[in-house]
Amino acid sequence: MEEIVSRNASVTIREVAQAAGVSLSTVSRALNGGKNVSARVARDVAAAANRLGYQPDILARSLRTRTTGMVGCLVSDISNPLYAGIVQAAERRLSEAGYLLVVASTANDPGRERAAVAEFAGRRLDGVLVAPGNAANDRTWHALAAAGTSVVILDRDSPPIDAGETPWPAVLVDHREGARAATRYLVGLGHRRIALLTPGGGMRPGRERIAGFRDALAEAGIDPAAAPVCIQESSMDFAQGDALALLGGAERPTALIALGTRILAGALRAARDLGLSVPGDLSVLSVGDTDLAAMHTPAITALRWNLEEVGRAAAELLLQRLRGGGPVQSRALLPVDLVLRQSCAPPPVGLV
Amino acid sequence: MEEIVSRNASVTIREVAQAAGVSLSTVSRALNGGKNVSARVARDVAAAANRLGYQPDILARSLRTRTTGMVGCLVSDISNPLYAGIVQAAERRLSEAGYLLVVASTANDPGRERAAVAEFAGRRLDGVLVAPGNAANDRTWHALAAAGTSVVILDRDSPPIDAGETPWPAVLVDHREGARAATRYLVGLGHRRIALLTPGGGMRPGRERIAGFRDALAEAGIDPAAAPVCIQESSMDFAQGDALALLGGAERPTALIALGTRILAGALRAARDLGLSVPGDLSVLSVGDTDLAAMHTPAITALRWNLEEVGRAAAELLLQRLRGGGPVQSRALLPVDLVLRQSCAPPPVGLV
DNA sequence: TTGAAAGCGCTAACAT
DNA sequence: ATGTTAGCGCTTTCAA
Repeated sequence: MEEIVSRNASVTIREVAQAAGVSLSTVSRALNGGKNVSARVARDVAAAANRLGYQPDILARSLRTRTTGMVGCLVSDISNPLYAGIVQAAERRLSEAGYLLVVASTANDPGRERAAVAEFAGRRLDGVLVAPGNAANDRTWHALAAAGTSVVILDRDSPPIDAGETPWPAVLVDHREGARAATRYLVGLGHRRIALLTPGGGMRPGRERIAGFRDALAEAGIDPAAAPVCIQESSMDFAQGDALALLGGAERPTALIALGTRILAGALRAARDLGLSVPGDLSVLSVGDTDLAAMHTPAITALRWNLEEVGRAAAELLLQRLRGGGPVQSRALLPVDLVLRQSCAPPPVGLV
Repeated sequence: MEEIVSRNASVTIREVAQAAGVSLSTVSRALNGGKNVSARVARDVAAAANRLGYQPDILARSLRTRTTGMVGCLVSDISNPLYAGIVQAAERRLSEAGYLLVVASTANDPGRERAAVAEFAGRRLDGVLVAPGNAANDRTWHALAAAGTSVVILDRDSPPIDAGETPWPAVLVDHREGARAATRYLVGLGHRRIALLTPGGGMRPGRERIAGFRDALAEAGIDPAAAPVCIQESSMDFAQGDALALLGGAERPTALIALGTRILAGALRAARDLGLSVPGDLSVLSVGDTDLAAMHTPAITALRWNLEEVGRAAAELLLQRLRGGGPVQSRALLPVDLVLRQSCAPPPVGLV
């Protein structure tokens, strides 16, 4: 085995050609595919390239091929653990395949979202993993379509498409079924006044969760009015205030489903401030299994889905597209599990 | 025939030149710097470019200029909230400055770390934000040095440098002072048997924290043997087992400093399993202020530093380098705050 | 199977 | 102030 002396980025393909005593284009062929190259030449070229520590210039190649080997990831907030886990897994899979992952965190700002798409397009990224953060994301979808890159949607509703067009592949999490299972579980414990605290129901995943929640209520013949859906910003303080109002009322819910860490935190604080014990006075269920849910006392029963799988599946779907050929899968639906812990119990007697 | 108004990436500078009735190079000059271009020509060119929806081809430009407008970020785990917050802030600042952020998450694998550096170098990223995850990172430093890009270190010890070389800029968090303050606080409450649970002390930040811990003990004249430092992997199960052993012993510590969410979680679980009340029987202090620390009952007193500031400062340091000229700051030291909550109290009588 | 030549779209040195 | 020209390093026809 030949020892690579030192990776020298400034060695050009021309120098390798000279060293191997063949033409520049032969080196290119030998090093890529290797099609239409005699075995001996292939070996000589490889040896020369190795000896000189040749590294192809990716910029020059990109200029020629119009592909960059880079993939963008557009999310509203990478520091949100729910996204961070996805990005992490996607990066891992993509880097295995030789792609670089570029991230853009847009803080739900539609302007920044479109700017990021434009930036991605201008840089000719080969593909994009995208989870628009704002409900009014039509313009983001348009920008994406105009960019003409391969797109994989991360747990968002797909945009309407024109006739004849194929929809973008998407990795979806079955939040509806998850919310249904969670609600059924609470109903099964005897709860009839269940509240859902969600940061917004305009789009997936919020909309799906609300639908699943209502599915389960309808199944149980429960009056939706007895089961309020509180839609609010995801700020903890706001959640806490809202939860206080909700739990302080006369006909307070006996169970509460909280979406996300911030809202869960706010709700738990509110319960504590009101002197409500969990699960004695109030059952609490978290949508999203975070450290807080797992480690709280009592440990919080939670809906969990596999973030790593979301990221990996998204990367896989995109890679299928990028490599072209072969059967193209266009949709992955991942399950949600209900992790039973100690935060849910039958409602207090007299309040049923 | 009327020209296309929408952004058309395939419009070349040559076509703009034709439309504006000037030469190709004049367009280049007019659109960049604008130096040595008459006002009228500048206006005409801008108008033509605008009308045609000209977008410069960044790939071609990169090939020429050997700069890419991209910055890499190398960390062991983006899904770790402590890194995610930094990445988020860095991305924000860098994207403002027109740079794209490429991430590589290397899971503490030295091989992947070097592969990522090689990849960054091969792609000619203009700079790198780096926090090597393994203690044996000499080869990572070498690879980085060989790559020849601008480097900013994220809260890690700087590598030794050859005489005459200028060290890489670094953003450091003052963990030593933080740990010292935390330990002093516990000592002040009357604790003398204080344990430090850390995921590793071979490098920054662990080493600094241990140093600060010992500083404070020495100040107080406490026998270090009474204050064990447990070094372990950051797995929760392991932390829990270790914490169980530690807390189950005869001379158990009356206070415990836990580094990171996983270890905090393990420690809290262990305390619960042993029937130790916090803070009645055991004071607990968290290094790193997470949702879990803030929302646990009782809320956990914690050391906190500003992740956003770390990311922003790192981006700023790098941008200074990339833009060149001007005074170059080479080091930022950010403070650590002690957030007082309810998890620390004087030790139980009889155990002091 | 191999080589010569033509660019990809841009910037920058040089000439005017 | 503007135009001409020569590449950046590579892939890819097209000939041989």
